[in-house]
Amino acid sequence: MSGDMSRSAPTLEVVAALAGVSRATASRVLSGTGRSSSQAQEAVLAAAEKLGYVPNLAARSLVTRRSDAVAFVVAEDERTFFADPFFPTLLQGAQEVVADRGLQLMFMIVRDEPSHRRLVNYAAGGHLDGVMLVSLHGTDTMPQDLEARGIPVVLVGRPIVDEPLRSYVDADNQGGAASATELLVARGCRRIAAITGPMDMAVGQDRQAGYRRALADAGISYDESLVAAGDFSRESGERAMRELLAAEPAIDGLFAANDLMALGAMSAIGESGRSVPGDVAVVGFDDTPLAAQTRPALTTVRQPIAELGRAMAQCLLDRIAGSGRSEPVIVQTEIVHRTTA
Amino acid sequence: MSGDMSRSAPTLEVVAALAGVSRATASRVLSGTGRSSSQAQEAVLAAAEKLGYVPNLAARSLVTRRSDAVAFVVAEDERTFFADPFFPTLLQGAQEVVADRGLQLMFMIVRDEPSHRRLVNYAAGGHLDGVMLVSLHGTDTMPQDLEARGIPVVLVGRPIVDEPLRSYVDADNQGGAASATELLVARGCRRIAAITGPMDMAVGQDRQAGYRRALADAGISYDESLVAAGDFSRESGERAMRELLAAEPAIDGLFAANDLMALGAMSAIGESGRSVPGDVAVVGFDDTPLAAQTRPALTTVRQPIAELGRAMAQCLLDRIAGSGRSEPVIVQTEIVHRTTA
DNA sequence: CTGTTAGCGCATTCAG
DNA sequence: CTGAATGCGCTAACAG
Repeated sequence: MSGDMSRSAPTLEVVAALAGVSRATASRVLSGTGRSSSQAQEAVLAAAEKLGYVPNLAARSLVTRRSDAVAFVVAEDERTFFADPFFPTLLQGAQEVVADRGLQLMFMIVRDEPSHRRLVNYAAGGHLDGVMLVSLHGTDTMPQDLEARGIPVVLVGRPIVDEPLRSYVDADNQGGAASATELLVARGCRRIAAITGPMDMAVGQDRQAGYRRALADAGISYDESLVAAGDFSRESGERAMRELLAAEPAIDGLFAANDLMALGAMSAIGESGRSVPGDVAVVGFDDTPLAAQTRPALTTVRQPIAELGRAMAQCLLDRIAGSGRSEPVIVQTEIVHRTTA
Repeated sequence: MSGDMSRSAPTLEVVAALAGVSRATASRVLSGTGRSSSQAQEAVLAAAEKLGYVPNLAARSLVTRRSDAVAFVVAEDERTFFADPFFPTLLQGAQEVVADRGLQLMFMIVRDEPSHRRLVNYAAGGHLDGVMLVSLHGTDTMPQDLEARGIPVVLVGRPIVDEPLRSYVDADNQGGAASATELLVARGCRRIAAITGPMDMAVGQDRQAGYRRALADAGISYDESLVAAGDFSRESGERAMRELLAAEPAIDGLFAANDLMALGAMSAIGESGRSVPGDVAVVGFDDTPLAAQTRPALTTVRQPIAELGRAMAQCLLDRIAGSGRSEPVIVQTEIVHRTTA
């Protein structure tokens, strides 16, 4: 039967009293700022330990004007977020460097307008020193709203509106997509289809651009009936492939803009009685864990997702520390050869 | 080229000045507390809008001694969390009611000792009014640590150490598992295997207990060689089934303690050349979306996951509001008949 | 209905 | 090296 502590969180005041020093000294000892005699140090530490003292972060935040917390924000509905292993890996990378600096990382999903506003207010209210923004669609103004209030924002994925001032990290999407398509060409494919990502995001546009570029380089003319739009979900890949196959039965290669859609497409290909890679060679994008697990194993374009997360966090912390605006960070991709192409 | 706002977030003071009223009045208008003349109201609102005023939450928190934020904490590593659709659905349910009350929900994953301590300090530091704790293993003392500091905690899943005071919500795991096993018996299975969840969690113990009870009720003796331990991951289900089949080839029914393991087990069954449900009937637990999507579709025990999340949040908010300690909430389960059994 | 007053708990000057 | 004093921005009494 523990007593009700809710009315009596020990303050710095009482710690100092018990240690026989002033608040100021106690504060210095506990935050490691300034210097203090080992005598005072021991006394304060002992008192804090004994009382189970925990600093009141709101009070500290009020005076330091920092919160020591940053957010990892996903502008996507839960379903999408949890269905794609891309996100957790990114989160993990970011978490690593943030925790390393002793900051709190808070994770939030903002999908609708109300939650969008809540986030901005929350951050502007002083609870967030910075924001990492993932999966931004179209012309969402969240970054601007945040930056306008002095909150540094780092995006993962090139923002679709070109503003030189915006910080972001990204993979070489166009280069990766081009490599994937070249591989298909090298394998002898002639009717190479593509399932694109959401075209309201740079990642969708860039990967399609890579596909077109590689086709052009190979002297294959671009055929619109070989391109279908997806939204990065498995289901969209399956649906798109079904349509593609119906419209153009001679398809012998496929570039899917991410692994999840590639898997969906492979289901559709199988259903149609075709084999992979015998009848249709397939290349995905991301190299999520799923790619290696599926049968047949998926040939795909690897992007170093965790590194992307680390870079994003690093970039944000730098900006919070005030080291000016950082240049975009672009990480390279590489083909991972497995069995689907 | 927007000006640098970072040094000048407008305070209540300047809003009040611009509106020609006192801080107190401005505060009342903006927080909707107390009454104020429509005249003052208009003036304050206009001023706030014009200045882009956002309250400093740290300052408010310091005086109200509340943070208006609660956490959804998962004591599990990222991989596990993101692999199981159970969690996002739960989160969604919780998010609904939390957002409805205008509170912030922060999501955190605490897997190791450091992050564990960080969370407790963060909460004790006044940044959290309450905590929802998911997937608590063994004798983790996080709930006690938190409650000892006056932070209300609600668990999902019965805590494994029996303390009458702890608040939790849970499904009728034993009843559900018993129903599943009964179904297998009714289908004519005689050698019914079980793949359990982690036995350091009540959910693991309870579902196994349900299995044993149903077996006993049917007059079938419990055979240890028909039971293998899993950890709720797909891989563990696959591995367990392989071992089970090797040790006891005559198995004709399987109860898996969750859907993910059931799917893994079905892979192993397929690999062994057996068919589902022809040779081995299978029943899972949860009814996550995966259950309906897989081929053959999985017969399983449905628990209303989103409802569980809502109940959990509701329970927490009640406790924060001080309406005493709430009774455990137990939601009922039901069999969903598909094709695997 | 409104203004005045008084802290919330802490980090940080500035003297000593 | 240490203590006393100050104020961060806000809400909650309390008077008017």
